[in-house]
Amino acid sequence: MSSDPPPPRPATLEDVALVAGVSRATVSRVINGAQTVDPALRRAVERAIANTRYVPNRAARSLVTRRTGSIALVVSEEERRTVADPFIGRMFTDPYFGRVVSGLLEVLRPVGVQMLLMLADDDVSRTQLVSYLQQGHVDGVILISSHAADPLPAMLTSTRLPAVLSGRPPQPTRISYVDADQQAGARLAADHLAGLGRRHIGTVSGPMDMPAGQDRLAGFRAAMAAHGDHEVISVEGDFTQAGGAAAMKRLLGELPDLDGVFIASDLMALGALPVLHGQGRRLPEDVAVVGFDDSSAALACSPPLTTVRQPVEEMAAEMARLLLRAINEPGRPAQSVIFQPTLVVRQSA
Amino acid sequence: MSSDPPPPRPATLEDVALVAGVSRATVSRVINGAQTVDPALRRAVERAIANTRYVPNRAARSLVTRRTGSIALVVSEEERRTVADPFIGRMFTDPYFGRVVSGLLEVLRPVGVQMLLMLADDDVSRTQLVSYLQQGHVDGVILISSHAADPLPAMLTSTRLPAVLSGRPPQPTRISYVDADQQAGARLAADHLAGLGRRHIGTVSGPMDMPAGQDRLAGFRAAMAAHGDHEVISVEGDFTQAGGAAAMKRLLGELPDLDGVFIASDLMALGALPVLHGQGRRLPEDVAVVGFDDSSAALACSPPLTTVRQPVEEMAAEMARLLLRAINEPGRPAQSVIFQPTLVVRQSA
DNA sequence: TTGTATGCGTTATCAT
DNA sequence: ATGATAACGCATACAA
Repeated sequence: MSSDPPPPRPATLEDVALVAGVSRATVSRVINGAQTVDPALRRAVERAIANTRYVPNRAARSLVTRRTGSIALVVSEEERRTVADPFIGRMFTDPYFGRVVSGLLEVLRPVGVQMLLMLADDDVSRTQLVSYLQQGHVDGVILISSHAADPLPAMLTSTRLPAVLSGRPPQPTRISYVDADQQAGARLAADHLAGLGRRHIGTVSGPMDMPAGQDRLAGFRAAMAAHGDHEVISVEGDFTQAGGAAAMKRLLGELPDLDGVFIASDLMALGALPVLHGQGRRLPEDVAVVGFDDSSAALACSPPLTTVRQPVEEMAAEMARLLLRAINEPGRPAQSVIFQPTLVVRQSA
Repeated sequence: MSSDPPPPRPATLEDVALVAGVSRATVSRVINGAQTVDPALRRAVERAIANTRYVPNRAARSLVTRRTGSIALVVSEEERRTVADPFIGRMFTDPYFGRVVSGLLEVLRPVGVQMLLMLADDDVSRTQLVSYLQQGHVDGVILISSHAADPLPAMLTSTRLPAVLSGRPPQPTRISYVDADQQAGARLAADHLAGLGRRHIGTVSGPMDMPAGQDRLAGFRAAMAAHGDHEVISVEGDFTQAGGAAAMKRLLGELPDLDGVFIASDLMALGALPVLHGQGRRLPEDVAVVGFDDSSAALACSPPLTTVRQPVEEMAAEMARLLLRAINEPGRPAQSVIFQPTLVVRQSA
């Protein structure tokens, strides 16, 4: 019993059928788990499949089923290429992105659904993308959008493709989305700072044209108001590390006796903390700092950052589940789920 | 001249042919850029394509050409899921990963090649992966391996699939790879520290079972030796932030009067610097620190990290080019390219 | 230069 | 329960 050399050509359904002594159709039934197959034959077919190392040809299957067994993870962002930094995909280097991928794969992998990574960063690429998606090359779309006024969610709607958005879209759409309760998260930060007895409080907000930016600021303001007459000065940041540093400088200018600050993203905090240190402020003694996200950036801060945790991986996993469900039940209405953030207390506040 | 409503079914070659008044074959020729088409007919076909919003069906095309127009980016790493951190893909949150994706897409996107993101983190997933790849669902593979003794490169060889590795593989294979000259990079760091007049020098190395770990240490040692009788103590790290912190503690124990240190990755430096600060050492006055990578972590350090730059995006772009070439010229022998690192001087040394 | 005809590997319909 | 057979949309060898 010697193992024969592998065939140069992958085994087909036909080959398996020949070996098993049945028809193509029966082999196909076994592979697709049809219940109407004689147990004896089923075993024979399974043996033949193993012996021939058969694996279905996805292209052929996809041609007839009009399903691909794959979804697209599309990252949408404004083009910001410069001569100094000619490479694309600012989002790809954001810790957030890795957590999303991780959570997505966690549910996609067990069911054998592949993930295409696609980027849309200008009008041309957006148009191409939509046309590509429209032709059914993927069964569904997960969209991570890094900027407001992104036309992509709306464009996606016309596609009739199952889709799930990361974060509440700026304009309401019929597309499902997954988000954390941003306002509740900001309230956690406010309560913590107030509980610490801080009175001169500032905040570095996110971009005011993004829902996450708006909601975190609104939630923080409302909670602070509920705690009484704290003065709250806010300065707008852009969710980047450099932007965080710049915003903190401005904030210190406007509120020199600052003793507590809420920074609406850990990445911005990573940029802001050195500014505080540069002014000789000790953390948390002189100023207590609370971030948002609980990304790896929070641990990169010194001291380690107290922050509002978004369960990004769990959220991404839920996005994948929603998408799979939408794909398998075409009639299903859009459905969104909101996660509750938690406060992770470390040493900065 | 009113635009008619889009058909519920995507246009096929047949539809376009009908509109243009030619045969399927001619439309196919136009789409595939054949030179043997009458200019007038070509224009007619192009108009018809635009009017019908035709886009080729990839599954059908792939079925006959046996090409998919997509490649796989496979991330190979040891499984390290814990209860506390149940999610997969440590690599995905490494800044390195985002830079690779960015560089890859830079060359893949213009030629319309899609990228599948795949993960291999245990024996089962590796076997499944190879069997998947073997069936020609992708035209080629880019492999990023995060650990030594990875059986995947060898497994890939048997696949006969075009493949390109990121970094020199532990065991020599016939597969192309792209790498930076690690030893030369480490020499840059050594020369800089020596030039600064530092004499009590330590280094936090990478894992000694990874080529990058070995080469950086060897290169650093050799260059230091060339500079005379500096004592060089080395401590092994694991290329993670936490590992960098732990290693730095050990290093300080072994070499309390340390005044210069080479940390073999920026991420480790990000963990190590707070340890130094915690001991009251000023950077760069008391101790000069040089990192490796020039990743975003280098800028997250305070002070900003002087580091050896690997042009990761350019390297990834080159990987994509090599892979595309291997796909289009089947006979082509494996080819590797080595990039030269440069020193980026900031404030830590 | 253009059209006709065939086959790629699978699922689905329809007999049996 | 099983087996023929017809699509699925495309590229291509061959004929014209």
